[in-house]
Amino acid sequence: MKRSSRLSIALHALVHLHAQPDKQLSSAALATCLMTNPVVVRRILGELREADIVEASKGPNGGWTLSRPATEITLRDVYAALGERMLLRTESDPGDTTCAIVRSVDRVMHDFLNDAEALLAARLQRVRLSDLATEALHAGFPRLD
Amino acid sequence: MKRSSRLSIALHALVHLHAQPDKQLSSAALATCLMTNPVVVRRILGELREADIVEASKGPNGGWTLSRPATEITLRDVYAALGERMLLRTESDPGDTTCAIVRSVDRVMHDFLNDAEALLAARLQRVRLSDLATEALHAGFPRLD
DNA sequence: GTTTCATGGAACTTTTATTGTTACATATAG
DNA sequence: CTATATGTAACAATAAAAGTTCCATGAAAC
Repeated sequence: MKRSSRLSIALHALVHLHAQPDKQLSSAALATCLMTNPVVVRRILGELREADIVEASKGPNGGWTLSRPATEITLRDVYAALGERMLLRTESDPGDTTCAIVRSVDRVMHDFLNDAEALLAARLQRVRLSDLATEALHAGFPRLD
Repeated sequence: MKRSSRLSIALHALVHLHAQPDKQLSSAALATCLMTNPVVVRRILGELREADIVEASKGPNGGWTLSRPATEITLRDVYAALGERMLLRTESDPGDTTCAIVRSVDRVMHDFLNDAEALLAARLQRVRLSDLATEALHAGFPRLD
């Protein structure tokens, strides 16, 4: 494993798509840039497609494009589309029924995490893909051919 | 793996210690209740010991006790003592220098996560071990012999 | 229509992190 | 001295995530 995560791969790919709105970037091209495998790219972007964030077209010169303007894509959208949790869950063994404390600890932690999750989602919603792209472009990024 | 986590094991153990302040509970006794291994208990409580949350004594009738009142132990203390992250990190391969976008994405995410981490810590600080124990005891928990 | 190049998706392997286990040294009460 | 506890290191097992291979399918170019 390269210590990447699906979210960072997704965001990286989306910035590339936004930077080259006229092109359809193939999974293979993206994979080269993201230093990963084309199938991994397809898996991740496939989930974003179901959330109407990207579109794919087959055949020669086919590939991926954004299906909405980058100003209308928030990090929360991407996060939700991936079905990921940013918070580590701390649940116990479901088969652990010996001790009632377990359930209490789990419940308190569960409530806390739900709260926290909502908090994070609200913050993620404030960041748009276009913001991220501006950041990236400002730092001077190398165009893809 | 049983899908437990160090934090939930730690909290579970601490509630037990709080519930029986007169006893020194051994790693083996706790392990039975937590459905895990004595060495795992020692590893986790060992980290809490370094943060002055628990104390251990050796020899017959030795074991673990809280080193402070449960009202003075917050979940943040426990969380910090374990050196855990509640947030999933989304960093990329450190060797990935091909594309400058990676660094930008990483930086934005890193800033965001630091913010979020502080937010969570503040919330964790508001929950005391005694609160958790009250919850657990209210649900009716089985005493250990 | 056929060729080419792309996605779609299943099945499998590899890698990484975490947890569990064994073994043994050390300390302490009785 | 002995029994019982922690402390720690080294190793094994397990589960999650990512990477890989393979082939079916669809769409564009010729």
